[in-house]
Amino acid sequence: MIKQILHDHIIEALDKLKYVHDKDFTVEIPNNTEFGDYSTNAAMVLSKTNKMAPKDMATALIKELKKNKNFKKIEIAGPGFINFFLAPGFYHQVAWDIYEQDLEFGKSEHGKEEKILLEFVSANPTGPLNIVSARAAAFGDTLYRIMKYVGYAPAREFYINDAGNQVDILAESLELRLREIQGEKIGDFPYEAYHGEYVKQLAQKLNSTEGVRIFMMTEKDRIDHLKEFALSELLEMQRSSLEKFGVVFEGWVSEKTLRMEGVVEEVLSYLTEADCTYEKDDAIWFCSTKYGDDKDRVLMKSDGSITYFVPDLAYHLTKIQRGYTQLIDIFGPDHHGYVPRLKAAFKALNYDDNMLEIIFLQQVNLFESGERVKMSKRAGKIVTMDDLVSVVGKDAARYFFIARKANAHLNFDLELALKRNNENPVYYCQYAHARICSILKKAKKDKLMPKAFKADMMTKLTKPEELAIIQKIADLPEMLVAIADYREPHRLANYVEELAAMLHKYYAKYQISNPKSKDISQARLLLIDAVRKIFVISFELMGISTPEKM
RNA sequence: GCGCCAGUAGCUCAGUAGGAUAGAGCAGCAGCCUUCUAAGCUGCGGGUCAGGGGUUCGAAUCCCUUCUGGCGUGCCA
Repeated sequence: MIKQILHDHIIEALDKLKYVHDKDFTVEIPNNTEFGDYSTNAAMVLSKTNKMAPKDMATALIKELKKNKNFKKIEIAGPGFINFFLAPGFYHQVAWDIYEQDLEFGKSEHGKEEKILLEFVSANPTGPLNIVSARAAAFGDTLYRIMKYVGYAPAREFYINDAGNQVDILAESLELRLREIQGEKIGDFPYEAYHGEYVKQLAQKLNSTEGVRIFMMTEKDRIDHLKEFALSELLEMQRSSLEKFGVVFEGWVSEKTLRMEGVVEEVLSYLTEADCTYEKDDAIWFCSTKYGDDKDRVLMKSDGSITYFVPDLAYHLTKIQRGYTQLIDIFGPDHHGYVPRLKAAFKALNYDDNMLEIIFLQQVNLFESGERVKMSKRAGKIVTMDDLVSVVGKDAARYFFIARKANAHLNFDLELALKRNNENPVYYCQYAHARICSILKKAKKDKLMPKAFKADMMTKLTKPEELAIIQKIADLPEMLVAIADYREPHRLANYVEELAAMLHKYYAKYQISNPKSKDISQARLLLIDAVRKIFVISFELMGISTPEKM
């Protein structure tokens, strides 16, 4: 919030001096405290258009800005930076503001209720969710929460691929396991089939309820029945895993349903009308190369069935029809070859392909005792999302997934996630919050807590650490906006870690609650209570709990 | 071959969208609990930001190029 206030002050001064400000300048917290509490590059950025030397412009700006009593000192430095040193009174006022805004602090209308659709996880309903899905879930959900907090109107959706080839294979795998249970010799289990234990368990369940009746159906009915059974079981499994992880979707969109609604034919006809389909080798192709793709793509295979692309495109078009103006897809690392054809289709159908935004999450490697845990979905050797959550807990899992930026590989150290000391950032941060709660509780017992905090109690906060903490918490609103706009939730995890470090250090250096000096204690209690609120807000945005005692 | 992503301290990673002397945690070493939670804190060492060019007041950040690693390059999804 301070950055915004300073930015406003600078704009005011620029207007008063009749300087043009056509370019964006920044207000930053310099990494070296000698350069002030905040600094701006305004004079350097705007000097050219105003035909002035940066230093002259800075000097004039400073003269104007000095009229404001929020500043203790303003300096010109280097090639034209303006460095601000803030008056303690200004910090106190800001801190009081934050305190009063309570758990609403940082909320804004920045997003102007823009409808944004976040599609993530969208795993095949052919097995339990794996850890890449878990990463996607943590990332997408956190982004959703933050976007909503800063005024966007986002929605979370899960696209169910319940109509393709993979589902056929799933049904076949299930049938084989069922025959096996009923005593048939099935020989080698096919390579392509799903080898996971869960298929056997599904077969057991089906066998116990329906047994041999399955094989009295016609083949078509049997396959359909097996598909339906497996899909509903596995979808429920996935839904429940996600819920346990704190992730709830506004929408679950079924490919099968879309197909039944005829959208596939619609899309084919749109593309044909737009004159970008042709027939070759008994298949129907989309000439995506006209719109930037590497090669043309098949829409309808020579056997008359449709490729994955067509209903998926149809699904994306329904998002637009439902009024979303920005479509964010969060994909796994193995899908980037898919994007050009989607974008090409948008262009071919005269939609702005910038509406479609793809975020790629890189792969997750699990490490145990320094060894990489190898996984193979086909062979059924996977560590599932449920496994992970039950071992390390929801909090640690979500934190570890959020704390890395999307397009970097993530090494997940299982032992580290389980550690209960300062090596483990989750505990480090949660402990900072618990520590505050504990101090507040103790203060109440010692009768040091005032009935109600008042703004003028702040004036006792004079230590540099105290002002630095205020500076840090005041930064939350701008940071959340940046996180939403740049789609980078990992920055919230970093922020919380930094704030936790400041709190722990402050605690170690100063006695916060001290019966010998009531005034200072109250000021400090007020400050840490404000910090506590920041932790509550931040953790809630990450979907991580805030224990009051640890 | 082509495309996408990555390469920052011994390890895991940040680096506020071009800013000032590149930061944290871990690991290593040395310290701190009759006092609000030691799940914490303090100090010390550690760098050719993969290499090389360029753009400008200024580059880890932008452009070109080389190298290394991951992934993709199906009428799979």
